[in-house]
Amino acid sequence: MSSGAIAFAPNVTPGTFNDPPPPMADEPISESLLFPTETSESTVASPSSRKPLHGRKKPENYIPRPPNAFILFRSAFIRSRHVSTGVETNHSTLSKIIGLTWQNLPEEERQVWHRKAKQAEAEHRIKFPQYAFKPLHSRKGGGKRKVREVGPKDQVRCAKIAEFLVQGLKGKELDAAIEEFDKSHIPTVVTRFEAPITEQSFNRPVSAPIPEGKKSMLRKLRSSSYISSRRSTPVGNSRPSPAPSPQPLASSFETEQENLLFSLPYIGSLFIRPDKAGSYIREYHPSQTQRWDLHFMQDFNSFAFDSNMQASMPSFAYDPHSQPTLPLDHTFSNHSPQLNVDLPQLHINSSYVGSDSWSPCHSPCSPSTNTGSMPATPAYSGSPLPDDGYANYHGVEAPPAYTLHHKSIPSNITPSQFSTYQDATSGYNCAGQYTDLQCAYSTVPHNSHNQHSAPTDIDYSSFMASLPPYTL
DNA sequence: GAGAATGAAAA
DNA sequence: TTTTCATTCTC
Repeated sequence: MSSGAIAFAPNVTPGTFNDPPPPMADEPISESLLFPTETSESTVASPSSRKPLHGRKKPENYIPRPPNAFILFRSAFIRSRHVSTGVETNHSTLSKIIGLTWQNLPEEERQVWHRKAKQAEAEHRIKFPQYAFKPLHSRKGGGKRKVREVGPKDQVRCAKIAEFLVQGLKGKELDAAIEEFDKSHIPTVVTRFEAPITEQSFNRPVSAPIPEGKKSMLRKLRSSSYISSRRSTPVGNSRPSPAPSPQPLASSFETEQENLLFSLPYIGSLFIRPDKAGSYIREYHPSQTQRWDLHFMQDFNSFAFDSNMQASMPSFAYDPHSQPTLPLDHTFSNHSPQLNVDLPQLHINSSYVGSDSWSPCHSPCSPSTNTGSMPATPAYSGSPLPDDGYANYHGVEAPPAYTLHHKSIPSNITPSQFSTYQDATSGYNCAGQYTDLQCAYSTVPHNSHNQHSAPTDIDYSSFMASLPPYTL
């Protein structure tokens, strides 16, 4: 499809091509409010209208597939130049931004594009009734599978751009907002981490003195690094270049806070917290009361909480526990006390578990690291657990499209029980599975069509098998 | 040609 | 379940 001129297929005229096809005649396509298409353009490319793409050899009368909703959205987005070249020019990065924008788009807005896609499909059927999608499943080179390795291209910045876009900022306004953001934004760096932090070493109130053991661990964490034996190259690839050699952790640990790793003003914080299974990371968003956006989640794919840990993380910017210096709204302050409590006996892994089961690991992982016996878990105290967030265990990743909502686990949930409850704050159904060693729970995605869908079971054994070794 | 995104459809 | 291919354009 041409990015500028509008071309019409021989059997489609400018006066008729945009009419809904007969079956949909009663359902005119409403226009996206956030990202309206500025020009009418057929969504169905024809052999004659297609721009000869660079380097792509296709037969003269090749019939392309009808575009799906996202592809239509992306095309319109690019055409409209919502993101100026001053903000981003790289189309891979733009795809990330548009993908994040798409995920954050209100459901009704997304439905607009799904309807457009349906219309495009109908047009396509009329135009090419003989067409059938015939993918070539035997690629040259032995059909080497393309692994979707998510290299963080400054995920935070992409997420911020997407956030601004969904807020309605585009063009010059977006330019200004991003320019302002870039002033304070510290781009992603690659930092290597120490082995998992154990619960024992961290399980104390923030106000309590730091035990010598923990001090030494913090010192160790600050000064040491791990070199992955599994990955030959650093995970990150954004500005600046990935660290070629071990680096000390960012200065956040200088604060000796027990679990803060990094935080960014107005963006959020990343915490590493001990768990019976090792450690987990959660992201904290000061600007949103109940939403726990997954802006970092794709970066988290590169996490591996075992002895071969590597990560790409935003750099430290401030310490949210130091109240006087907090450049934050009350939302964050309201949450802070929750962090200043003893870590619970039994921690919650709040990974979104997907609609079927725990997702398998995309990136290299070592399920064999957990073959030893697991330690016994202390009895569940029964008190509400203090915090929220989500985990991304090694081998268990949460889909970036979803958001967790709950504040705490209700106290009426007992171990070894699969329970459901409705979160009082969000109203969404939540599900939990509790066992003698671990607990995990999920919520239905906030953008789910069916907010009351039945929670699904968790593949406990594969989840456990994916965890790093537990050491105390 | 790869890479980025999501989603429909075939294998 | 896995793979391809729809769009776009830079590297």
